[in-house]
Amino acid sequence: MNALHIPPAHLHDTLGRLAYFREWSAEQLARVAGAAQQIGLRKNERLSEKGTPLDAVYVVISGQMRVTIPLPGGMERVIRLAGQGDSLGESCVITLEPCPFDIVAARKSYLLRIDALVFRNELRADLALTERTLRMMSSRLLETLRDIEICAQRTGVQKVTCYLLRHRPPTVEGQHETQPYEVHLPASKQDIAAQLGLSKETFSRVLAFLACQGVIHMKGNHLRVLLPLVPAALNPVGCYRDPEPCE
Amino acid sequence: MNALHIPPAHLHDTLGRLAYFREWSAEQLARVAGAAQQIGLRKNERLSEKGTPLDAVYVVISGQMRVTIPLPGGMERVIRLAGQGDSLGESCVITLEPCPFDIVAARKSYLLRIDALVFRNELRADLALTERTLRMMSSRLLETLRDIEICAQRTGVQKVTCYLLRHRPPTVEGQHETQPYEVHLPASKQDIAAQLGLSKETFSRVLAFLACQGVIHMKGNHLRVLLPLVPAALNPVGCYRDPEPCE
DNA sequence: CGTGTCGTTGAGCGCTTTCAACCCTGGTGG
DNA sequence: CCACCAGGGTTGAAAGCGCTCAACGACACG
Repeated sequence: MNALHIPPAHLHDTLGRLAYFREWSAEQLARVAGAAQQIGLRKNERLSEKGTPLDAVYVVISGQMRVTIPLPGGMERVIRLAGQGDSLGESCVITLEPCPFDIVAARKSYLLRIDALVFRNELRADLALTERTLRMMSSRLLETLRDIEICAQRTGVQKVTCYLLRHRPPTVEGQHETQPYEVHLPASKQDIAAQLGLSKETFSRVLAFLACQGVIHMKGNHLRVLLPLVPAALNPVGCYRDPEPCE
Repeated sequence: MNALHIPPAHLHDTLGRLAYFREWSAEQLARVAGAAQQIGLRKNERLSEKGTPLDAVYVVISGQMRVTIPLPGGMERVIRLAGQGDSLGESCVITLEPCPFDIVAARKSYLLRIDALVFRNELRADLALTERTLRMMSSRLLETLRDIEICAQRTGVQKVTCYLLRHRPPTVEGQHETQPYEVHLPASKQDIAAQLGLSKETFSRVLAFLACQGVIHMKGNHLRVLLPLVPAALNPVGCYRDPEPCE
């Protein structure tokens, strides 16, 4: 867990291109770039463990981080998948509470580590930055609530359709909701399943069932939603256990 | 849904006693007290519906509000129970997104309604207030993640023990974790069950099972945890279906 | 070409849900 | 004072659904 891979001279530019640092002033960016560390993680390498306090905020430069809650039996529930430009750990740094989740690299990743003190100093000095962070935390909270909506669904088919519905592109004016659309799964099916609160087997079966029904078309991690998804209509009582041999 | 019940002269004092307004200055309090409305809700009366934007922040003066996500089949999942001094709706007001949940009175309740514009003005004018709100949203996010931890547990027994563990008072120095403690259920068992993602029947059965095992003692909504809860050890394979006749 | 990971498919078990009836309490009105 | 009713909570029986374990297939990588 280390290795600088961006020369300090380029770091400032690299940060400037990350979504997280939009709206940051040049001086703020320079201060952070100077004080921050780069961290490299191999796949499945752990950044933080549940129960320990977090003394830094992290921003994903490349790769993907998996935020999970450990469950009895070595299982885990994915609560967030953070990709390029996403940040991690503000909530713990701000409240000073120990973090209630694990953070693990979902694949080889590079992160920027911003020390908690540096982060808090920047916030204290700049109302606009505090406001921006407040908006970010609010929208992360809403995002989390929408995730709960998915997990709260009773059956696997409902969870998956709910998930697919959330990935529908915003409907343009005058365009019907019956429009097909593409969804690119942002992580391994295993991780997505763990995010929906399903075993990878069940997730696989549900996708197969939906494909079999002609509702979606699947090719690897890329799938296409063909019909309007109506969660209620799809589950007319135990049907996907023995799908027709898939016409 | 209306009725003033506190005379304007006393309103300022009433607000000052609510946890939400700690750290607010006298002037801020006066401005809000002047601009805010009081709202009375009967039990099960709805304040807001999923999908509609929220144009105000609400603070619970008395009673209890239930924040829920509607599920297919008329069911709902409780994501928060807000009591006296708790606030509702900041996240939507701050992000301008439509709220992803319903808000319904769990019992007869009185709320303070702070218009979104007024709220945002106070925030914009005061860095300290923005910081405080940021801390509040961060800690609500962490709280929500801890709720997810509960719901992510596999079995009902695990969910309930996880829930009870979260209500253990902070362990004092030098005090063992084996100490019994009291838990007062903050809402109807029905609502708690819906928060844990269980049917009220299963919740009832799990509590009966734990009582039967001598792990807890239950009297109405007041219960006492007698033994240290070890989620792993409690569920040694299907045992609570046919509890011994309850020695 | 071996190896490991990811994903799929199959079979059986166990838990939760659902529907039902019942108990108990508190509130209401005669 | 009591009958009545509504709501919350408990208990019982049946069934559905996801999980687990296992084996297999596909694919990338060394």
